[in-house]
Amino acid sequence: MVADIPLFKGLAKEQLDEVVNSIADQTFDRGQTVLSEGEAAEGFFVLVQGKVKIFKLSTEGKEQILHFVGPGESFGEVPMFSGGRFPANAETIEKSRIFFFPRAAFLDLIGADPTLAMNMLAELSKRLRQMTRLVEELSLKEVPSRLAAYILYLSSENESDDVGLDITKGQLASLLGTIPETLSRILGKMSAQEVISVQGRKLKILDRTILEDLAAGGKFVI
Amino acid sequence: MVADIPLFKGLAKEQLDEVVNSIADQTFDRGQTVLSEGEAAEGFFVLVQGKVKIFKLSTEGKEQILHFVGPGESFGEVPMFSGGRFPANAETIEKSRIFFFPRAAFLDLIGADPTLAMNMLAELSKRLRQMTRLVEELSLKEVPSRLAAYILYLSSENESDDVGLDITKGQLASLLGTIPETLSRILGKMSAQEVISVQGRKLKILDRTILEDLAAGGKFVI
DNA sequence: CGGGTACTTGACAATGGTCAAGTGTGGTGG
DNA sequence: CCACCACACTTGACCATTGTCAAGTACCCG
Repeated sequence: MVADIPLFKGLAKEQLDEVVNSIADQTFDRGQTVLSEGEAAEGFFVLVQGKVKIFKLSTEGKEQILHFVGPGESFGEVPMFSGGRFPANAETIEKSRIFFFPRAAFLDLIGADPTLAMNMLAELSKRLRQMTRLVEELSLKEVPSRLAAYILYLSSENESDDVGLDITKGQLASLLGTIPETLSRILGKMSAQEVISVQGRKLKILDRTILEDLAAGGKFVI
Repeated sequence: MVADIPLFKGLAKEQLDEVVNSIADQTFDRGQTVLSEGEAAEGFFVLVQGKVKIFKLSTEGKEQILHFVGPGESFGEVPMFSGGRFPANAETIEKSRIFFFPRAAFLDLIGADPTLAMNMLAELSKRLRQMTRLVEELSLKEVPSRLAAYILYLSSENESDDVGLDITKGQLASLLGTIPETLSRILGKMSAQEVISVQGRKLKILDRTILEDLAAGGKFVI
């Protein structure tokens, strides 16, 4: 099972054994806090099953989701290499099984095997790319653009014009850097213009051209 | 000189030699493009002297600065480990001397020496932390908050209430995710309320308490 | 001294957030 | 099995923040 985690791909058997011996297996119910911003990090986490959101909170309680973590993905690695404290919060949004990997054992391993270091570099680079895109969208695009980009992303994932949201609309709003009211209004307008159709959490793309134009920053009036 | 670059700190002499043999020394005038978003990466860069901005552009030409690069810092490493293409643009804002490090030689070295891998992990982690803070500010705070946080950061850097901007106000606006007009107005209001004084690019903190409250998301009316 | 760039200021428009009051809807306990 | 409750979502009226457009001033560099 540990061998299926991308981060540990390519590791020699004896090192996989060491990984297995180091980790602690934990189970969380939906809605539980896994780690909190500012907390000293004793290690990092790998999600085996379930779903986790990584997010920031404003002083007034508004939430910005940075990204979601799915099975096989790790989170909370940043303080292993700099700072020592978590830069954001992590909370389960489904019942989840999580492996905890203590700091010292991991740093030993990463010093010993360049494969693990390269895997980690690949993971952090991917994350940096995601964050760059998020900054771009928040700063340079309006909410309809961000929503259009997200719908197109979902559509490309399952290669279909029918896309199902696997998160609540409230969470989608938080991921897009807005609030449920605004998202609801924009979905309503897109629906009225027959760009998409909306049935609960089921969306259908009706006019891909307009979505693509919007995602690129187009000023189509919705 | 190469030994002074944080990324290469702790490397054995023979490996430093290899670094020196691999790099290409380049000089750029102010305002020149070093790399462009989407371009295939043949290697990455280390700034020796001068200053570089890393930024994204919207389709309408608005710019969001992600961060600045100072002497001794590297940039353009992300595609070494994932994707193969640069996620953003880099342009000199001063005459700069830049080392270019080709991909293959670097990957060889990083596989051979865990020190280099750890240095790179530290660098990417630091960057990820920066980006997380940028997302937080863009999404959860208003422009006066971001400006206050930036002024306090500058003040903590040189441990003084007198801070000098080392960039133009236009660039500061782009870094804060706004436009020069808005920045100008907010500086004007802060000045009128005697929170700071503004003389060209020289700022002086007059009321630190209010700045700190603003930076934390406070709703002080300016 | 001249020209371009950086910066400022004003009037206006629009995006999106706030507050308030609904309308479903699914899951749980009686 | 159904009623009810909590929660997700929607809709409306309003307003704050910030961006746009336009014009003008200051300032630095050659």
